[in-house]
Amino acid sequence: MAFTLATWNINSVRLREGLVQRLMREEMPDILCLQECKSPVEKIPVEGFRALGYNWMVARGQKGYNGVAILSKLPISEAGAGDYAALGHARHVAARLENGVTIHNFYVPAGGDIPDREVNVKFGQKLDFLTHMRDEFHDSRPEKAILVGDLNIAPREDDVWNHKALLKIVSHTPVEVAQLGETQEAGQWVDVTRQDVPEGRLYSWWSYRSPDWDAADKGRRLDHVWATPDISNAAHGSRVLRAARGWEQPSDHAPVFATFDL
Amino acid sequence: MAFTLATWNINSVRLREGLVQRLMREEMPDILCLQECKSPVEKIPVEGFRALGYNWMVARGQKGYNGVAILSKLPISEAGAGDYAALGHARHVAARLENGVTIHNFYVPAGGDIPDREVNVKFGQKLDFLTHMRDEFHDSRPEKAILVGDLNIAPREDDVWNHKALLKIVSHTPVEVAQLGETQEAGQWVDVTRQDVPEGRLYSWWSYRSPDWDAADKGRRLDHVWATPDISNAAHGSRVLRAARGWEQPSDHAPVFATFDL
DNA sequence: GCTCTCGCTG
DNA sequence: CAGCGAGAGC
Repeated sequence: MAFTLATWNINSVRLREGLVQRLMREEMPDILCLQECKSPVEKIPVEGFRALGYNWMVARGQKGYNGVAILSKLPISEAGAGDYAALGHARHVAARLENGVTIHNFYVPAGGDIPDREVNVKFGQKLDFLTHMRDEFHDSRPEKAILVGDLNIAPREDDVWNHKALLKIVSHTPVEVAQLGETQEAGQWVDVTRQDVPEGRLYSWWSYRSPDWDAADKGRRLDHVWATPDISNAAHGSRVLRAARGWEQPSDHAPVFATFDL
Repeated sequence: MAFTLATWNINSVRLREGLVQRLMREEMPDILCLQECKSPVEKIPVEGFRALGYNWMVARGQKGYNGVAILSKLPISEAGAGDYAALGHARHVAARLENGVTIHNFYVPAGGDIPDREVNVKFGQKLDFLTHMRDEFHDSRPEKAILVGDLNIAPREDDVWNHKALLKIVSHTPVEVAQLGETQEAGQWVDVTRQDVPEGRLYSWWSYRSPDWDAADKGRRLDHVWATPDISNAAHGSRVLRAARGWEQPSDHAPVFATFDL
């Protein structure tokens, strides 16, 4: 059994219903994990997704912020949702496939502008969120699991357009990178994207504020696909659909793909 | 010399730049008077209008509210702008054609919900605005002049879908109708639209709130073309471009046309 | 219902 | 630069 999975910060699923459908039609991932749906669950436009064969959805929603959803052509069942860092935000949901694989879909807080928890509560919440994730993985020792989402951290030097310039920019500070590393270690998560694309610059996000995003290419790899060691070797075909960043009225994130042969 | 003139409450000239261009392309009025541009003058997208032959504009603008503009294929010059009822709003602008005809473009205040100046200041402002207009016309005795705009009053029984039901609704109350009548009399203004279409229901506005506006047809004639007696007999061909109310993402008003043979 | 402003978030 | 919410205005 093989399936392809995509993760995409959609920045409003209602505004970009058409783009989600385009991705479904053109790329046909078996499972599509969305973040920043910015919608209550009942207002997610599932009709059109159903019509394209995505008959299953598990989601957590919120009025104007956050929101995560897992849309699937394969049968999935609810596998819980955590309130990480007790923020009361819709930033995590999990689903289980019939083969027993669990999929975690995360939207880690962005963390504000100043990388100092003393003066910027949001930065503290981001770190706390990651700590909470770490502790949970340490306790539960996940197996046959995939973790995807907008983790809002670009850990490697070649995950950003300019390593030195971004060392003090939230998403690439050493504190965050270390914290993400601990979280990854606690669950023994394998970075599937970098397993497949071990070398070279790779980004999944380009700011709306950069006018010529494609030429300037000031990107960051904020969106990730991880897997537990028992299934990580089944992963292949990782890629970023950079073209989606250039679609009409796009999200500032591009979808990240991986395929699993299980 | 003959020219066709249109008046249209556009409800944001920037959002509906495309619709204005469509009207210009398909109907080619020589002069197009807009209301509710909701834009500072410098942010009105004149480029595209120029490209379609509308090389002249006189306008008064404001940030998010009101705003009036006269776009013209014929040379026009500024002919002043009044601050009626001293509201500090951009609700009037005038232009002069080379043949000496003056065009007044008005956007009369809507007047709020309750038709009682004691409890609703906006209603008082609407009446004051009309009084100010009346007094000015009385003093200046306009000649060779055309007055158009969204006057926010439907004076006749057949200017509304249900006369009795609307007697207590702002835009059709006897107080407003009388006030508009006085204003019209003071300038000896001839209602050119009703000179051409003396009988039958005629509307230029349909609420956004009415879902099936076309079938329900709960309209009102709020937009007017008036002329002074010295040129009113040159007017003909009055019509409402009802179809524009059905265009993609429309204004709630339809353009009103008249042609003058001078 | 649909527009705008403004403040918040990313 | 782009999304949402709230509130005003029509």
